[in-house]
Amino acid sequence: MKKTTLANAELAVMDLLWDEETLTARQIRERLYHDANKAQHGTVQRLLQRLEDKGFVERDRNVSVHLFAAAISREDYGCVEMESLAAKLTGGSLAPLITHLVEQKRISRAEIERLRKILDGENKRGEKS
Amino acid sequence: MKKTTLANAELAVMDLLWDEETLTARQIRERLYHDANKAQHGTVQRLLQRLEDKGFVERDRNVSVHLFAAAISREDYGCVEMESLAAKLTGGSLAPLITHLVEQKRISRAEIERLRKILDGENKRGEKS
DNA sequence: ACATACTACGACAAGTTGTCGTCGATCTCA
DNA sequence: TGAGATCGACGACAACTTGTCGTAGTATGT
Repeated sequence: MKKTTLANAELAVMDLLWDEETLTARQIRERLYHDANKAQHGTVQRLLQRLEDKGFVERDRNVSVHLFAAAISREDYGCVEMESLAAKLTGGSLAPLITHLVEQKRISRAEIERLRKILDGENKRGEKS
Repeated sequence: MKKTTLANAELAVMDLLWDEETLTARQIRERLYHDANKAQHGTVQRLLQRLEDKGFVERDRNVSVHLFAAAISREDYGCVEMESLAAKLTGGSLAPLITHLVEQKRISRAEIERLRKILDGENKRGEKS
C-alpha cells in the first residue's frame, strides 16, 4: 500500500463515478475528452486499471463491457485525506486545524452555522428524517 | 507555483522548524540523521533550498551560517491543505467533509466538544487571553 | 595560510503520472 | 461466418518529483 492520493486525471475519473454510480470506460472517455481522438482509449483504460489497483474503483467483469463504480465515496475519500493530514501534522487530532480555520475566518459564517447544527444534532442523536 | 504539498523528508524538516523557531542546517542534519555520516550534509542543504523555493522556509543570509525558519505555521499549512482538498472535492466547502467525519464517528466525542466550544466562542467574539 | 565547515548546485535513481500504441479477445451484423 | 469495430491488458515512455550524494567554490577561524 503506497499511494493513497488521487492525482489530477484520476480525480477527474472519480468525479464522474461519484456523480454517475456506474459507467463504462467509453462513457468516461467521452466525458473526459470531447474530441474524438482514438488514442485516449488506452489512457482511460490505464487510469481505471490503476484506480482499481489502488482500491478506489470497482469493476464488474461479468459483463462484456466492464462497468466501473467508485469503491469509496467522495466524502469518505475526503475524510481519509483529512485524517491523514491530521496524522502528519497534529498527532491525529483535527480540532487544532479546524480551530485555526475558524479563527482565521477562512471558513464563512454560514459554514460555521452549518457546522454548529451538525455538532448539535450529534448530541441529540435522536431523529433522522 | 506548482507543488504546494510537503513530501516526507520535507515534512520532517518542517516539523523541526515548527518546533524550534530557528535552526541552522547543521542542527537540522543532526536531528534528522543521528549517525554521523558526512554525506547527508548535502541532502539537508538540498531539502532546505527546495523548501525555500516553494516558499515554506525563510533563510537569513546575513549571517555566515544561514538561519532557517518556517515561513508558514503548521496550522496554516494544514488549513491550506484542507482548503485545497475541499476545493477539489466539494466546491470549496468544508462542511460536507466535517459533517461526514462527525457522522461516521471518526472524530471522537471529546474532539466534538472541543469544536463546539470553538464555534461557540466564535459567536461571542469577545476575549482573547 | 591551512584545515574546517558551509553554500550552491549538478547529477542520479526510484517512483508517480499521464499518455499512447500494440496485441489478442470479443462483439456485431450483414 | 467472417470482416470490421470495440474492448481489455499491458508494455513503454516522457515529464516531473523526491531523496540522495558528490563536487566545487567560498567563508571562517586559529
